[in-house]
Amino acid sequence: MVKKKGDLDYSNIFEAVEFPDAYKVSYLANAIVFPTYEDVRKDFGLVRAEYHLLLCLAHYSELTAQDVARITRRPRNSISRAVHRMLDLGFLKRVPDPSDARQAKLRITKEGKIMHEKISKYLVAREAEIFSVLSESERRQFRGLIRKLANFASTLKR
Amino acid sequence: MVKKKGDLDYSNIFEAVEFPDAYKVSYLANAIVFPTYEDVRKDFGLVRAEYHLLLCLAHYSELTAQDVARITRRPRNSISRAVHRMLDLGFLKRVPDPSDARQAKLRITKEGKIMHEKISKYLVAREAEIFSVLSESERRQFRGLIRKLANFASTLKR
DNA sequence: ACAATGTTGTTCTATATGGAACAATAATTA
DNA sequence: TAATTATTGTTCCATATAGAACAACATTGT
Repeated sequence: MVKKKGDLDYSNIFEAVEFPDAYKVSYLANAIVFPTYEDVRKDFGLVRAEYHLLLCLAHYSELTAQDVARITRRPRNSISRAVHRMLDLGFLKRVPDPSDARQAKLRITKEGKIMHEKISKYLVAREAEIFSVLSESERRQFRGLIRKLANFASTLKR
Repeated sequence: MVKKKGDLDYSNIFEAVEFPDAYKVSYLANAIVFPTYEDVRKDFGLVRAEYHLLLCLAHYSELTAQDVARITRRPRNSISRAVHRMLDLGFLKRVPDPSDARQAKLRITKEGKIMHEKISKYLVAREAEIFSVLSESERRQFRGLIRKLANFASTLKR
């Protein structure tokens, strides 16, 4: 297709917008993060909260649903729904907590681990792709800065 | 509330996860970007696509719905829906393009501009809050890096 | 000990959202 | 010129998701 006279440089807005840094974080989220959740859904059949359960329980041996909600900052009801599906799928198991009858401890199963590794591998590749535009030293810089931001975000009220 | 023995450091996962940089971008999106859209919806009554229309048309004097979809990477149908509501609300006006009967040119109205300024002010404050954890020089660094990433993301197929 | 408050996990409901298919129009190719 | 292909905006539909309310249980303060 030929470039028409009216064609726009769609990335001008990156600099024109009144909050350029936050806008670009938002843009990255829209352009990369969300489509990635979508890919995971299509390719592995898990929605966001379900994948989050897998992710959390692959790294913490035992968590309650509430723990996962806090770690990922998702609403409890989303996690609750996801727990049931993941139990059905055999990716999690759940045992009531004798010391607190309200809650139950979740653990990942063998099958869950396998699924997590598959998804993880995909996401690692995707990360590499995205960050390939940065040099090694830029990437180190970015890592330090985003760490600060994420740690700060984790302290915010919800 | 007393810290129980079982309490977890919920930010451990930031470093444990296999794709720490991408994970933190995703976390920021979940912790900040998405709640911000939610705030805009609650406080100003506009959903994401509606706000995006305002944002784009505050910075480009004339765009088609398709342009906005591309700039923001949102699906066309979401933008289409949003256009109708924004027309009803009087924030946009639309004139058919005589040179291409398929499309119509959108413009922001006076009222739209006013609304955009209100939302903008809120978002600028929010940006300042979030990035207050970075020093001036860190913020400059971050700006350069996120710019690279966003520009790269804008070249990706959709 | 008891009342008040907080927490966990759940269901119900409303809504934002994206994919698919479509009609109208334009662009491209034979 | 005719036929094929692409693009725009739209409607329809399915689904992910968040909020609110709730019951069961736990914790706190008096």
